[in-house]
Amino acid sequence: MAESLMETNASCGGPDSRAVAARLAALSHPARIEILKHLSTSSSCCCREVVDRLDLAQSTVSQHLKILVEAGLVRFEPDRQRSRYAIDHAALADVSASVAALVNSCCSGR
Amino acid sequence: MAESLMETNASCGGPDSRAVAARLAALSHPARIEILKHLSTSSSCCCREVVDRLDLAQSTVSQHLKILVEAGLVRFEPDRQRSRYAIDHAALADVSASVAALVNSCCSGR
DNA sequence: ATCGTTCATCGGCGATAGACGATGAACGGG
DNA sequence: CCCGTTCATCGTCTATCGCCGATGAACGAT
Repeated sequence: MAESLMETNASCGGPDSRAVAARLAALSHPARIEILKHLSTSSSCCCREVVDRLDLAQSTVSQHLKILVEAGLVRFEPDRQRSRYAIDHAALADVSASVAALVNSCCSGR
Repeated sequence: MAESLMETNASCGGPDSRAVAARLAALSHPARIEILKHLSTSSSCCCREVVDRLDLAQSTVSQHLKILVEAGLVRFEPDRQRSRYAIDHAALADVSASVAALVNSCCSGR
């Protein structure tokens, strides 16, 4: 499943590299990692709860949450005036697997 | 070894989140992922070889390599007029482990 | 000594990230 | 009905990213 990446991709970052990079970009911010950790502790989590924990403005936290949702790492469900955010464990596991695969290919390739 | 992260870090991203984020940031660019893949195929790799593969300017590739070196993912060794770059497999494995640990903590914490 | 090659660094430029305050919508409670 | 709470979005600002061309240093070869 990994032998189709050097046909049209020799120039500048194949689709695979691009996809992995995009998901890692969502993870590569301390606040977002902290948000994920906090989401993991409580099953239900609204925006304000995160705001209260990290000392960032509400608008900033909302943006970080949006980035995580758009990356597919966090699921969003409106609940009355609240906004419920929850970790997408499958997606997160998938990211972990992607990184592991990248590292593995770097070791096996040598 | 992981119970010391919520003492002074409740505000904005503990040292751990910061460190993980920094290393992931180095990985979160298609060109750099592609560089890592290329480094894995040949044991010795100079800057020009990478330039020749990705179609980016030499200065751009040099900057990406510098970022990878500063992140500790790639080792640098000057060799005459060349510059030898090689993957630091241990560091890369460590990043993979960090991501796995983060994902794991997000699942176990729930 | 001169030329070609390889490379890091500098300066500049456009685009994006990250943070904030302000605003308005949606909703519940008084 | 009015107020407080929660939240997403907008506009703005600054800092950084990513890219490039140009430059000069280091080195090998002629």
